[in-house]
Amino acid sequence: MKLKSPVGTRDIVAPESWIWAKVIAEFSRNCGNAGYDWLLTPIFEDTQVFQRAVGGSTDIVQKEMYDFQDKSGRNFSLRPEETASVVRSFIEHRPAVLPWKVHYWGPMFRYERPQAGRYRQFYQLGIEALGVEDPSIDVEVISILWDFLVELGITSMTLRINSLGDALCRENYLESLHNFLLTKQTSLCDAHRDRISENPQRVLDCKTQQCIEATRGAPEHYLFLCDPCRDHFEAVKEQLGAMGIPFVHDPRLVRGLDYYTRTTFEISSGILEGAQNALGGGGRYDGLVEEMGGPPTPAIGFSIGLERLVSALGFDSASKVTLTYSEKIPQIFVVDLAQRGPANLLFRELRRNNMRVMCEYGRRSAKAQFRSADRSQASIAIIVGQEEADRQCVVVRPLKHKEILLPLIESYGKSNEDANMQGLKASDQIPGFQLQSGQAEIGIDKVVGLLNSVLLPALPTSRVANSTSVIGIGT
RNA sequence: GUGGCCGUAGCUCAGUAGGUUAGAGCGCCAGGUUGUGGCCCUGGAGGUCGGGGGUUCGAGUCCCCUCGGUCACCCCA
Repeated sequence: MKLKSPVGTRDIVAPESWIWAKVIAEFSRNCGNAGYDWLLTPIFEDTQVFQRAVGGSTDIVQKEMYDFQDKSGRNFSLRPEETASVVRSFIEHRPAVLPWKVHYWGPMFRYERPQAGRYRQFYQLGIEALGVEDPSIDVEVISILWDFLVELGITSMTLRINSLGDALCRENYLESLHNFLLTKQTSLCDAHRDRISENPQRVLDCKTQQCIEATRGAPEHYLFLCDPCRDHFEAVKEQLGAMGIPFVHDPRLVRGLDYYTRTTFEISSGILEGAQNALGGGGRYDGLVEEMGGPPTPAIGFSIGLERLVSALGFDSASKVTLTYSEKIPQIFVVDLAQRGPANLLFRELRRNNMRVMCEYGRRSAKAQFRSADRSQASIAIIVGQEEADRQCVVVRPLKHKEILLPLIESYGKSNEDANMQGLKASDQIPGFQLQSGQAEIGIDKVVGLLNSVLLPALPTSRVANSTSVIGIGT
């Protein structure tokens, strides 16, 4: 039997993996700037954590959790989302200073049939802010999400927001909605006809023509909001507007987790192909901390689907801030025509000096090594030949930019420090140096100096990716 | 959990109405040419035709089952 990754999982391989690394680093930097510390929680938790937080009536808990027993017989689950873990962590640590603001990224697990934009192991980036009721935190959280996506260059975005009210006014609304749906029951689609008691709001989210028709006159949630909830929602909308963040109030935005209260929001992008086009979403969960055994604590957060985000970046050739995976492309390729020893030392010396180096292994022909060098897109080849090695020299040869002039060994060796201090560039005339193009032989101890002072600065800092799935030149 | 489409070399695919040792392009490896690499030329390696069963003298090609991929429903990131 062939071994394969499990259904709904996949390997993230280069160059895409480099894009992931960039996105995650950028996200972390953004969050750190806004005071959201990085939090790591276990990838599995006591099953209770999710049952209590996410809610027993949700699909996630009912049929999508990866549950297992460890050898002691305790019941655990792979996390289907992160908020529950963050709240558990908050209660466990009881931070003395509020708000407690954290960000995270990592894999989540849901047992669903995979499709475009949906996996069984998928990755989320997210933030949570606990301990603030003021609407300004809602706006902060939403704006961090919005700005991050804008910064990456995602376009065609729609931000939808809604308010679900608090425990009390929500109940009033649900009762009214439920009564309304009972009168329309026969007109609903098959899937919802018998389910209106479980979670009436879901019917509003249904995309079938039947349900859309039938719910046309449904009671508006907004009209049932109590005064504090309405004031809160109004404040959020006003502040978002003042910040120039475009949004639409979507009364039908119902998110799938039980814990949401008041503000909920979701950002989708028309760039994403397929049915799963939500890039990220979130909302308030003011009652959750208390429900899980902690002190009454208002809270809000969001999560972003990483594979959908990366996918959107790939589709969007108009990305403003583009990414590069030049991390993968070596600057230097060491061609070893000698006996490995000098090449090993040179390779180590270069990587220790923060240069990206590659080489071939085994005694391969010069032709094969140069072919590899070419394929690697390295800019410079450093050739370690036996004769040169005996004289403590190597040959430096630009592969891509042959117009770059190289100092000859004698003149370069004479005033290495001068060259460094002058910050020589290829285009500069370098008084006192004899130059040649093509290639040059220099002392092995001067390679790093030559690369730093002349060659690397003269080269482009990054390259255009040659893959159609990923884009861009670094900024 | 339900449904549609698909499953031949590393990748993209051809494979005639079922018939001798299953092909191409790209990639890979070696050699030639070359400014020690990129172009070109020559040669080479590489496939249990997803797996199992059945029909047949004979199946990659037909039938059944199964596994996997993909898209959609449900739901969500």
